[in-house]
Amino acid sequence: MAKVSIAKGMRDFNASEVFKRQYITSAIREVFETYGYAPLETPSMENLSTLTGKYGDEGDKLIFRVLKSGDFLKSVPQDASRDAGKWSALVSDKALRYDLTVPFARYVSTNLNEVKLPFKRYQIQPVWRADRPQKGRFREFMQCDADVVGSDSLWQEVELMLIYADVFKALQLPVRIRISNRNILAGMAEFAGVAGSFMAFCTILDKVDKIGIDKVKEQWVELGVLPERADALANMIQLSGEAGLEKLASLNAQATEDVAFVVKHFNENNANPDATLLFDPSLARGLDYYTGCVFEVEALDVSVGSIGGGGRYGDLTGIFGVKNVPGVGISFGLDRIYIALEEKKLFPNDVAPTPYVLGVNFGDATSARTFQHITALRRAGIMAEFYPEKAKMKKQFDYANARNIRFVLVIGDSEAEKGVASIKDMTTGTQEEVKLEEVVGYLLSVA
RNA sequence: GUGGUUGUAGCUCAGUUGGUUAGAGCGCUUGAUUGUGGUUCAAGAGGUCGCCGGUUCGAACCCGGUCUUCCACCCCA
Repeated sequence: MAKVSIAKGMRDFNASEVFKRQYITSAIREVFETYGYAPLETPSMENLSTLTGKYGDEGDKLIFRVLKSGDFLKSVPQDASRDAGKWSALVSDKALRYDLTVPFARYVSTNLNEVKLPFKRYQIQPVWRADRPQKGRFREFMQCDADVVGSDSLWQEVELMLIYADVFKALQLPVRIRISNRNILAGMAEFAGVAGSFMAFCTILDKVDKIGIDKVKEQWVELGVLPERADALANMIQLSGEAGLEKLASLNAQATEDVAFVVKHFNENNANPDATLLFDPSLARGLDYYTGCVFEVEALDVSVGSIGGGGRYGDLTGIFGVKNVPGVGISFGLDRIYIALEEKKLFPNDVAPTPYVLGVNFGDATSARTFQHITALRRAGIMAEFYPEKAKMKKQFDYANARNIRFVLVIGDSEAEKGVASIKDMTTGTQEEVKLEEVVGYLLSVA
């Protein structure tokens, strides 16, 4: 056993895994581009100060900080206390990106003169979190984001929901999208008498699926929710759909109308019967910066957690000194979609391209001639490979079989004398003799 | 960050209350078939039992530490 190992929570991807991942990202990229989003790439590292304070206290702890180079302890006093949080800013000034939204906000803030608003960008890059790994949770994982800034229009929300539906239609993965609005939750917190502890109120609410409504009520009361209103709140969060929106309109009429608008126009345009968009007031979402609609996507019948999420942030660039640039965005979690497709066996068989023809190598006398035919096949767009060593026929056929290569091209002395090539179809076991000058045409015709 | 779990051949896993040369299936190599794969048969290669230390006459097995995996919290994609 080797002494080296891979870093915790990090992964290698072999050929088959890469092809499957590309299958997913291609589907996402294609839909993003069809909807008019343009690509953006940002660096792996940002200034630490760009990232801290954007994801809440918990989020800050999960940011991978990068040590300063050189004598990074220089600025820490000899008798410093061992409080890492206190000194980390002195030894670290940059960090790996934690998501794609904040780097995007940084980009918009620093390039405001160059971007034309509304600005629609997509970004498919890895992000890093110093989390403890589990199934579907990695320290390095790929996010696929589409965001638009500079528009308050709810049509953007409608469009993003349709992107979800279209992507999961392409991948044939049945999903449920849940939608809510932060202001509905704010209304609930106000009704509960804990408007001052809004975030904590949401965090508790978010756990309803896991711990049940009774525990949620208990924790709410501990937080300071008026006990006589806990039951009413419990009833509220169990409402859903159109009827739920009507009943909750008193909390925040604008917010419920907004959600209704998005659902209505989504349904008018949606072409994927296996993607449903449903209002669910129990949807909270953890991130601090959402201000309007929030969404979350789950794959049906797969226990992998959410495979996507997003929401509207009224003023993300505000923290970078650029006011009044509202935005809304969604994210796809590539790694979790991968797990879902794998579990449901939804990857097509042909995601990994395999060579179509293998040229048998008989040694110097005939290999040059066979190689020329392989070259001709490649120029004609046929994936072909030449067995590099002079090896036994058995071994070469075995290789073709193991690699799922369909045709084996044999040009030995007996073929050469007749001016033909033997072409064997490995799927049927049949073999035909084809004139040398017709090899390319023959293989094109059966492709 | 808290609590637990896992690690034995390339892969999936056995391995008795600690006992001498650590096993199976699949895969791999070679041959039966010196110009033909998938089936069959035969033979063969391959392991410091995650790593470090301790207990013991003796450790894959017991104890401690460490790394990794997975799980529950926390949080999230």
